Formats: sequence, C-alpha cells, structure tokens
Amino acid sequence: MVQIPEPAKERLLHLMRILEQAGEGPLTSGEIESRTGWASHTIRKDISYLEGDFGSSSGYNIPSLTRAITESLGLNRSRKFCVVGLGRLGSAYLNFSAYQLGEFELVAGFDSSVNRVEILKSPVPLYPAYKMPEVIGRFGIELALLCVPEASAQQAAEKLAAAGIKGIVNFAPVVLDISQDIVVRNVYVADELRSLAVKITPEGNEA
Amino acid sequence: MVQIPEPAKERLLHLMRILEQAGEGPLTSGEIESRTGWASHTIRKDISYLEGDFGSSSGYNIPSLTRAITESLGLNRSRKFCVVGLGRLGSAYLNFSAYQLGEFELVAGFDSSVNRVEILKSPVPLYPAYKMPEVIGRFGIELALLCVPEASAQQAAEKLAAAGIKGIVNFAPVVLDISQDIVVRNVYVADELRSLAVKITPEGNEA
DNA sequence: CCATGTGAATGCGTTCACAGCC
DNA sequence: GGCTGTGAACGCATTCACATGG
Repeated sequence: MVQIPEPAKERLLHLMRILEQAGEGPLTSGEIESRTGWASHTIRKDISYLEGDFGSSSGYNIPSLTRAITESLGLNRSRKFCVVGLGRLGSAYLNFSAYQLGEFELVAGFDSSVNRVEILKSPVPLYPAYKMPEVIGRFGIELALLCVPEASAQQAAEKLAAAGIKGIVNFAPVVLDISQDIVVRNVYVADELRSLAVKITPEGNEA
Repeated sequence: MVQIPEPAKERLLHLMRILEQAGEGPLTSGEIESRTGWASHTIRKDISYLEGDFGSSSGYNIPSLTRAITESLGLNRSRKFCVVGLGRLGSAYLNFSAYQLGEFELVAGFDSSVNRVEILKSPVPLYPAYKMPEVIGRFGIELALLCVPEASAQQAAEKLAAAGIKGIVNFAPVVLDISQDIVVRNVYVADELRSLAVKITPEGNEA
C-alpha cells in the first residue's frame, strides 16, 4: 500500500456521496464517469488504493465499497461538531438535514448574543459564546462550522482555537490566521462565483 | 505564455482575497506564504504566469497585482447572479455582504412559494420560480446560487439549465445531473466535515 | 465480452537553484 | 541584502495498455 494521493482522497470522499445516492445494484466505473466527469480509469485507480475486493465483472458492490472508503480514510469514528454564529447562515446549518449520516453529530450552537441563544428554536442546545471552552471540552467537540459575520470571524476562530477545536469550516469571507495545528476549510462564496466566471469564459490566452 | 495550470488559477483566485485583506504597502511572497501555507516559490511561480511587472525588491504592488490577476483570469467583466430557493440558507445569501466587489451583482431571488416571495424582505426583487426563464433572460443572469432543499435541487437545476444559466453554485447535498455545458461548483458541508475529519487523523496507513 | 485491477510510461505541476534587479 | 523571476530538474498523479476474472 503506497499511501493514497491527496487528490485521490478528495475524489473518494466525493465518491461516497455518489454511492449514497446511487440506487441499488452494482455501479460501474463508466457510470461513475458519466456522473462525475472523471475518467473511468482514474476512478478505478483511486479505488485500487483501497484494500479488499469489491467489483465483479458487473461493477462495484456499493455497500462494501462505501465501507472500504470509510475505513481507509479514517471516517469510521463519529465526530461531534458545533455551529458558531446563529445568524441566518448559522441557523440554516443548525437545521440542515444533510449530516444525518451518523458520522457527524451536531451537539451545540453558540452565539455572542445571549438573547438570541435564548429565543432561537433549535434541535440542539444553544450556548452563549463565552461557554465555548467549557462546552467544547465537556462534549469533546472536534469540529465547528464558523458562521459569524466577517468582522468577528477572526476573533471567533481564536476563541475556538483556545477552546481546543481541531477543525473549522469557515464561511466568513476572511482568511483566518490561526495555529497550523487546526485544519481549516474555507467556503468562500465569492471565490466560487469567481471560479465559475473563469470557467464559463474559456478564454485561451488573450482571446 | 504557456497557459496557466488549473491549480495555479485556483491559488491566484484565492490570492485575490488575501490581497483585498492585506493592508497597504508591498506584500512579499514570504508573507503570503505565512498566511496561506503555500511555499513562497509556488506563489512566485504562479505570479510569473501573469504578464506585467509588479514586485520590486520589497515585494508585490498590491493594486497592480490584483489588476493583473483579474484580467488574466477574465474577471474584468461584471456578472449577474441570482439566488434560487429562499429558505434560511437562500435568504442568508440574499443578504450576504461578501460580494460587493462590483464584480458580481445580485439581481434576483426565486422561490417556488409565491407567498414567500411576497412576504420576504430583500435588497433585490424576488420572483416566483416559474418566472425564471423570463427574468434570467431579460437581465442576462449568468450564475445562480442554488439553495433549495435536497429534494428539489435536481429539478430546480434543470429549470435553471432550461432558462439558460451558465454556472451554478450548488448548496444542496446532491450530485446534479445536468448538461456538461453548465459549470457546477458544489458546496457540500458534509464533505467539508469529512475532509476535516480525514485531516485531523493523520493516520499513516494502518496506524 | 464485460467489467475490474495494476505495473509502467507519460506528462504536468511543483520545487529547486540561480540569475537579475532594486 | 533583500526581493522577484524563471528555465531546468524533479517527483508524483494521471493515463495507458494489458493482464485477470466472471
């Protein structure tokens, strides 16, 4: 086993989603190609990094492939996460349905406004921001969705860092400056728009 | 000029954000390294794909570098976009502050509920979903933020496609199956969480 | 014949190391 | 001395092409 290349990991991660959506029956690398745009040999190669055998002459066995990816990527343990910042965006993610995968468990929401914490309806307990260290420690929360406004993002990230968080999904349009030990994934809507703009203009060099 | 490699484009895109945040004065590749984690020579190489000269012995000139990236990536034209689905997530993005870059212009919101369209407060006009073809055509909307619930995402994407949209940022946890001519960027929160989970567990092979 | 699976070849992005400039 | 800038070397992911199995 030669260590899975980083890009292959990302694809496998995304492949899990495809597998979840795919109905029944074996799935061939060709079908995956048509859904993702990745060449079928790329997919086969990626899968070949995993151990075990799925895949007969009719395609891949969905459950066992899913299981193999899960294990190989270290996703078999359940992780707790929280939402920080309960404005429109944060409360959207408090009530989001997409993580009932058993794999991630939303256990808390935080906001700097005590008032908002008391008023808001939520499927999970809400806490004022100053309780972050305590609550994060007590529950063993590892991940956070950072949904605060741009202006308070850096500060909130620092508090999360101090509270012992391990990873942050940052929705604020700000580059966070925090310890390298904490893994950050940025969701920059403006960047996504830009990226789209670049791609819908297939300008050669100086067309 | 050798065509900018795709990964370099993504970095340059992200670099624009750094430039916007960086205060005054020249910025060195070393400083960029400390903010992004990319090696300084990677950054210099990326920038070398652009034409023009920024960068003296004290670092890069922020305005001219920004301009060069903008032009080189074809971002100099302003693009119109809309928000589709005005639930919690959609209305969050209706009121989002991060795209006042002049570069993207939010011009409309759509929802299948006529009621919601009438009630909701919004900085831009809202329309019932059936008006998508007309409104998108009339304004020349090129991009869409797709914020509808999982169950209606595929259908909404098809409507957008039929209305002539060119690019979609998809927030629904679904792999859209639409024409290859339309560029899609997916924002899968669950994938982000998974990605974080993978990275905070630096499992060697079978540690 | 259909599919997966994989060593070996390819090619491209990254990295290096040094030249050029302020 | 600091920095940017860039051809050339490197290394790794992708791609190929064929072996293997149902």
